[in-house]
Amino acid sequence: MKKPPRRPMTLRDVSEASGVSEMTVSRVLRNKGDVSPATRTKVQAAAKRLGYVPNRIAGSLASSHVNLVAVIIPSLKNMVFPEVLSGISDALDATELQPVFGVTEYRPDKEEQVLFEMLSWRPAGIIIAGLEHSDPSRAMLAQADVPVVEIMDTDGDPIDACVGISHRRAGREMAEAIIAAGYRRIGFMGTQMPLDHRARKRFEGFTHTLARSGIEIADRDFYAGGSALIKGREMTQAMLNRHPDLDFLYYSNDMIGAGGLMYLLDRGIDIPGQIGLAGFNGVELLAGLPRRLATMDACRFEIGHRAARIIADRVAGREGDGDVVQLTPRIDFGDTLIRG
Amino acid sequence: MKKPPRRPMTLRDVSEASGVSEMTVSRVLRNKGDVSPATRTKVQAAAKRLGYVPNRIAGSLASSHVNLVAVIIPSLKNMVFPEVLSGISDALDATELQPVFGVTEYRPDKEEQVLFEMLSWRPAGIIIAGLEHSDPSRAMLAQADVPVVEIMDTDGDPIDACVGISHRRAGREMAEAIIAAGYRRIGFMGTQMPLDHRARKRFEGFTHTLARSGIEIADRDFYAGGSALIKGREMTQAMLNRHPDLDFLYYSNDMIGAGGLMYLLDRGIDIPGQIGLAGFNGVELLAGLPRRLATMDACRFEIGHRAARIIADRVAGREGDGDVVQLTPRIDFGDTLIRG
DNA sequence: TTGAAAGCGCTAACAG
DNA sequence: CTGTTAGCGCTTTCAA
Repeated sequence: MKKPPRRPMTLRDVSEASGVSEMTVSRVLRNKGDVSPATRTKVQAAAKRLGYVPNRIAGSLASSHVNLVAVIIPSLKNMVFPEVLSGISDALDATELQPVFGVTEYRPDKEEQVLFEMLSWRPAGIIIAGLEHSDPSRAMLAQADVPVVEIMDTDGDPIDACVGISHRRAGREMAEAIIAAGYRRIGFMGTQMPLDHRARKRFEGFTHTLARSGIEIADRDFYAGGSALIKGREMTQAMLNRHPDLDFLYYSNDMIGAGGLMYLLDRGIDIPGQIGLAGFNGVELLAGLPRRLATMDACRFEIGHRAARIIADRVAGREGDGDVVQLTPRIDFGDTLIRG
Repeated sequence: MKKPPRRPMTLRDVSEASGVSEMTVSRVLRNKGDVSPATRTKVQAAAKRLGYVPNRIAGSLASSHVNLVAVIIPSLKNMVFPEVLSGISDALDATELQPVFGVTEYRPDKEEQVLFEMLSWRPAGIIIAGLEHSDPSRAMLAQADVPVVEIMDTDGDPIDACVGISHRRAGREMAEAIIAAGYRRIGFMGTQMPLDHRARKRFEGFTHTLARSGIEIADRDFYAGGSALIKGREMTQAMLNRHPDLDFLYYSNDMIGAGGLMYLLDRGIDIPGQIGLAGFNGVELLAGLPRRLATMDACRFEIGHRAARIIADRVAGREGDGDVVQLTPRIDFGDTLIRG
């Protein structure tokens, strides 16, 4: 079975097969301009019979229009991002646009590299996670001269458009709720990620707000790698060993929160009577645990959806609903935050 | 603040800014051909100063080389696929290649559409989930004349290369393990997805193997939508109401399995004494539950990694390790399958 | 080591 | 409604 080196098919082949000029074939295939039903049918038949697939590289070069939207996210391992991608993919489904994804692993240098790579395809728009970028990255984004939507976070200065939540405020509101519920000796657990600015902002919002009520975090701990559920268990155990008097544990994500929850339930500790708990993200996945962990939805799907819509609107020449969209997540108290 | 409609920058701008011919600028920027250190430096400085980003659309058209790898998967909502993507992304990081993702929602018509769309960018390779495709899709894949790697599943006839596991065998081995452990009255729960061929194959392998031992599934149930953990609880409860005498429950994924596990623990049922349990996928996420659910790893990351490597090898002219890679997952007995 | 010419496959713009 | 003419911005090829 030998592969005869086929010459890739071009418009010209369809043109010859159908006896219609290349230009008209092109019009039929793009549904553009007026073509008589007869020629249209002839061309479509020929294209289908040959299995012709247009070459968008040539098309985009000629028209200087590209239907790609560059999407740059830190990671695929954190469930958060696939959900954002889902929202983007969903919103773009109604358009001609197609998402292209790049992953930075939370590293600014890799972000630059991925961004450069993507810009070289001259995408019609860019969706990028976070507001913190290196100077070269910011320069590239500004130069690109296409819609740029920074997502997830609204605490900072967007280059162009922005869709997200305020993580500082998320931290603040959780702190307020915890104080209001009467807890005072509070521990914090999170991931060890100096470059996760959003987690950092939540933590800052949280501690600042506690401070204003004269409360200081009693203990904190950070982890890296491994199963979050197990880490949640282990860290919770360790922290309670150090500070048996804690009455509240705030986790920077729902998975470690769930681990902590399971540990406390195993130990027969009264939740939320003796110890209250809260996580972050509103991980739908976890509905179904013995207790519903208090949490705050990060609006992942909607963020993706709105961001994609902004791009689509701009590309279509519409002005969209505005350039900075701050979503306001609300606390889901679940069963672990209000004593009662 | 007005945006002066900037003309996009081209090689010519760098050429003029550096006083070097376009051709030589191109050579420097691609590290191709011999260029004197002096000119090289001059050109690089000019490119950097201007913030020049090459236009790969033009480049690819001229060279007919594209560094894109098309990746087509059914969904982003099922954690399985982001993990595969991670593997792909990771393997391609070492190369010039860049993944482009498309999502089919398990719909053959959408698969065709996404495939057509991607092929129109003339990717250097294609990674696509599953071995079942519509005739038009198969035709496009065959015509494309680039490496095609079908992933996840090895039960069928690959068009070209293939990396995955045998889901039929996975079902069979689980059935054998369950029988060997002495269980006899077995219930099955899964997702309602006529188009998820892999789940179907596992189910078939499972039931056929039981049948050979003279055992028939005592009950089965399928769900769609909603939180898997909750569904697992609910379906388990309902099934045990219908058949209180069941001694084993096989779940088509770990999430509903975990829901079932939690339900049984709540009810104080002896696991695996009275009832044994098993899921599928080896979801790392769940390590940390009160019991380790028996499961079977689907090798998601490795599948992505190997598939990407096959493409990379072929693109580089290397022949790679062979064209059909069948990984062999093993049962992880956890705490819920062997009575003891 | 450098440069000039000739396309890559398609579409915008303009004629007919 | 259909066809012709020029490129799009780069790289291949060949000559200097």
